[in-house]
Amino acid sequence: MGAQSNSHLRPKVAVDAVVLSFAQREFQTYLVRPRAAAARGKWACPGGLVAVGETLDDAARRELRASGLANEPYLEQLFTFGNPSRDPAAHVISVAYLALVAAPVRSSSPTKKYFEGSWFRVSALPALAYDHALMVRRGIARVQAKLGYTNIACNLLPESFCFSELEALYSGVLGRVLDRRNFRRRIMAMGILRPAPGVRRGNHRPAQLYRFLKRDLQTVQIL
Amino acid sequence: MGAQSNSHLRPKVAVDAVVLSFAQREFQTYLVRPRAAAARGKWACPGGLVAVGETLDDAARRELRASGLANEPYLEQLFTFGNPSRDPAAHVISVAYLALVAAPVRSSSPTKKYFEGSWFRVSALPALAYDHALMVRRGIARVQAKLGYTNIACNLLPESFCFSELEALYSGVLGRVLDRRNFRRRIMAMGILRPAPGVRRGNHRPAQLYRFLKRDLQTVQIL
DNA sequence: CCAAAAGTGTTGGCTCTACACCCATGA
DNA sequence: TCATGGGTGTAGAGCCAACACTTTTGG
Repeated sequence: MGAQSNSHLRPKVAVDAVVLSFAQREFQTYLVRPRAAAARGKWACPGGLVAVGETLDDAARRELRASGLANEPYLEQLFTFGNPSRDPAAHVISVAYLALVAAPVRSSSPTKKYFEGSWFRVSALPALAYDHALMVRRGIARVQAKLGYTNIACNLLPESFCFSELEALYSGVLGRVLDRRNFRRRIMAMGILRPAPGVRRGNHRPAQLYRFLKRDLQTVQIL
Repeated sequence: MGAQSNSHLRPKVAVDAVVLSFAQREFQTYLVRPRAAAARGKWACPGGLVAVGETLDDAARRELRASGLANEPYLEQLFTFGNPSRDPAAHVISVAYLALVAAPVRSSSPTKKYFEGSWFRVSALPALAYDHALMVRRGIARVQAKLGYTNIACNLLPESFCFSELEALYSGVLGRVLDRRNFRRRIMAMGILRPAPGVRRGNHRPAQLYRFLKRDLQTVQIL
């Protein structure tokens, strides 16, 4: 058939997701160990080929479900990697997604597609297949930038959180300590948080919980 | 791996370029009228299918050359559009590029691929094929945002320009008048311009020319 | 009672905005 | 000489960064 005879001359399209969370003062990323030969022995971002008739977002969500990740993440398109040599086996163009989850947990089972999935500190990544190290770096850069001018932080925190948790996120990402009073005043002045019922307890004075007023992405000058 | 064996079931990949310039206090975009049946009778952003072995950037540059555009533009990836219904004829995933040129001029000849190419004010666009109206809007939004925190303006201006031209760009994009003295002081304080030889003449006092110190993209807080 | 984190105000410096007049040229 | 845009300084307001002590709980 004609379509098939020249279709090998066209690049294929995949989606890959850079899955990030923030814990222990650092970004964590979720990686999988594919059974496919091309990436054997290395770790990779969850991903796979796009099917005809499917949107890119749907493909990304489908692949994330198949990767053993627990909860529905926040998703946004990151960048499309099209270097023909990024996969030595074939020309595969990959639409990378950024996926943010509130806490680095993983669902129970490995799948048919992967040997296993696991979280890694981004400062200590294993060997990554393809150009996935590049992808992860770009994903982190995107989040760092967006923390400064959007409410994207709400996708990296549990639904309610205390002020020190929010501050730890910003302080960790910026790599410098923030003045607690100035930070609180600034965030409060923007009116993007509202107090939530309950307190966070510990060996110390209980902390008021808060949640984001709106959880959909909006631009607000934070830093 | 069903998708892999039935290769005719895979989406195709194209690149499209949102070509923007700034003139007469407004963005202008370069559009073409394709000979291809799918877009017959409408205008479109220049673009076409990606070949195996070619990078996305190369594909975009190749398509721009084929579109009758005069000079080498600044290029950056914009967004990848993958909605399966964006092209009723087939599932074509399009990697959109943003292309900026200093002045809206077009090369002489129409090509085999297009009937013609022409510049339009973005406030008065003709009917656009596919989802290209969306693309153009997103391209403009990107430039507007980046004008505020990068030196991207250097790709929308001639190599040397006088202060009022820079100011007209910002003022036009922001949709409000800027205080000339404050604007000049602010830009000068950033040290991203240097005086260029020569002056801009007119029915008035001659204006000192300037050029950007560095023309590669760098982030600087401008607004 | 001790440790550990939560919560809270003020001030000085700096930055930003608002604002008006003279200058150099071409016609 | 007139019209047109080019070029320049200052002062008041508002914002931001720096700074330390008291509170509440668990152990």
